[in-house]
Amino acid sequence: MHWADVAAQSLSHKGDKHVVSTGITPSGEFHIGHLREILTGDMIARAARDAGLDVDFVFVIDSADPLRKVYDFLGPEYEQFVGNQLGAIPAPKDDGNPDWERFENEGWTYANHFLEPFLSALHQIGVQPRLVDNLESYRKGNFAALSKIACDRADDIRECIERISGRELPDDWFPWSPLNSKGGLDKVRVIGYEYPLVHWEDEYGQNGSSDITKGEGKLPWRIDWPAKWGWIGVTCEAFGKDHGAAGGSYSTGREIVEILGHKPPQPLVYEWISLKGKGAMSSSAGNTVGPIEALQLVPPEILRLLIAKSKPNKAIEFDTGMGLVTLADEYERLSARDFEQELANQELSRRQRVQIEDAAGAMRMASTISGNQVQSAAVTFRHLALLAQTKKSDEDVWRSLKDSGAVLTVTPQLQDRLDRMRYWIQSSHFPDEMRIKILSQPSVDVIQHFNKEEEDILRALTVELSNCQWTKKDISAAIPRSIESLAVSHKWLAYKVAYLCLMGVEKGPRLAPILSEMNQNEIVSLLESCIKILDS
RNA sequence: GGGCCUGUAGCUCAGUCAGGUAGAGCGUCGGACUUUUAAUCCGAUGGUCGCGGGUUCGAACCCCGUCAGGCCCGCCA
Repeated sequence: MHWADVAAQSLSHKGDKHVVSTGITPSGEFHIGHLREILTGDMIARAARDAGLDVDFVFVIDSADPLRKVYDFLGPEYEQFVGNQLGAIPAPKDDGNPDWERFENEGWTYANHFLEPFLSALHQIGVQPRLVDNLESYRKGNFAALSKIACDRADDIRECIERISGRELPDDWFPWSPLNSKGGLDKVRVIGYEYPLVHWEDEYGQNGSSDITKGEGKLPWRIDWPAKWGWIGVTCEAFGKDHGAAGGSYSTGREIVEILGHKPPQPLVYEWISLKGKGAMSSSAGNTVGPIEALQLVPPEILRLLIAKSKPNKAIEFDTGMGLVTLADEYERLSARDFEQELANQELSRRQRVQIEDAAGAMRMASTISGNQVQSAAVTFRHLALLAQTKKSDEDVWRSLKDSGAVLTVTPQLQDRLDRMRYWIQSSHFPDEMRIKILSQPSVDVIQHFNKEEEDILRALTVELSNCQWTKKDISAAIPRSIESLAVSHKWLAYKVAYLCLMGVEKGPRLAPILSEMNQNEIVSLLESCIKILDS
């Protein structure tokens, strides 16, 4: 059974109505690591709906969290906002400085700025969560009742956090962080509490009172999270392994939520995604691939498959090079299979059955539209990469595919895939080994090892190519013609010789279309240089 | 110091919760086919399940220990 179905089955034992929640702090550029958070939740929600449960899928935007520091991509003006809430400060412009104009005129915040492109990526990927803005929720009073319990039972919560996390809280710790006189959550100390007011004094010499029912502050993270579970009614949440460790925020949260009078949600801990060869995603280290960029390379179904096929506790290495080819080709293979038919076979061992079920489940989760049969593009990534490199116009690509019978009509999906392929080829992610290159100089090492037979073929080939019309059709006829008058052992040797001389490898893509795009004189003179090497 | 996760074929992993002949895909090798020669099809190859003990008729799976890698116990998906 697919992991999402396992989670759904477990939920079904607990009731028919569920709220599956996810949450991200919009502190900077989103990356595909964040996609795992959302997609893991989305897949559980889909599986639960497929199992007949009533599911509300929620994405909490943690806009009430403070700006922790002036990140590298921010200008020095952001110093004044450190400690202030992300949903209450202006967004950075391209130069890293705050965009006051949009902030004042449209209320365009830091949180909006980073969230918007992510939401558009989610739309493409087929994820449609109900959005909950955390800062707005505080302001509307959604946290009011639970904040009161937390403040009333400050000692119980303190005991819980100290016991489970093993960390000692300062004497003036209080389960409510008030906003100071400059709108920040730091540099402030709680000096008293009388519901609904938390009294404070800050390092600027000011003091005041924060109304916990009006969002004039927030609950500290370890209480904020369980309070969200409480008022939203979360019954299931997937979260990163950082929260999942013993002593981490889930282990304190599950007890704190009971103090607040609610049940903890069913957890699912997932591993992180790293960029192949570059370690964990980190915005500050600059080694990120954003969801938008990832979508320029791969179609959304394939991105979904990446998450769906790996069990959550497996770390994923996102490889934008050859790994992408393998992944995409795997998708094509899977989409061509008939899982129902395979499962009808009674002879299957338990192990084989599990494997087929998991593959079927992964494909069910990969579709951007729940319940839709995933569609095969009928063309592998490899083949398309080849065509996209050798054909200048899209029309030529389609003609080739139609001629070969691989494709009957050009669907929007195919066009879409070709567009992404062309983008990928131009990007730095495109792997060298996929790149078609005609040598500029002959590969001396290779040519020197030619035997007599290969040498003869080379001479004949050179003559044929220099005499033929420089069109695809004539070139493709010319290559096999070069061996006609020779008693060669294998007819494919003509191609082997051509590949070795022109590309330095034994096998390659169809030569004629590539050569026809090149200059005849250059190709012929390359072959002549090869002959010179043999003559010398 | 305390804790979590991972370790199975060259690679990516399933199988561990419910112990019962060691599994897939990719790769590799071989063959077929071909003016679709990075394609396609067929076949083969491949593992002391990290290591050591224990429980059991029987252990990749349960228990104890151990090694290695990653992570958490301020913040982070």
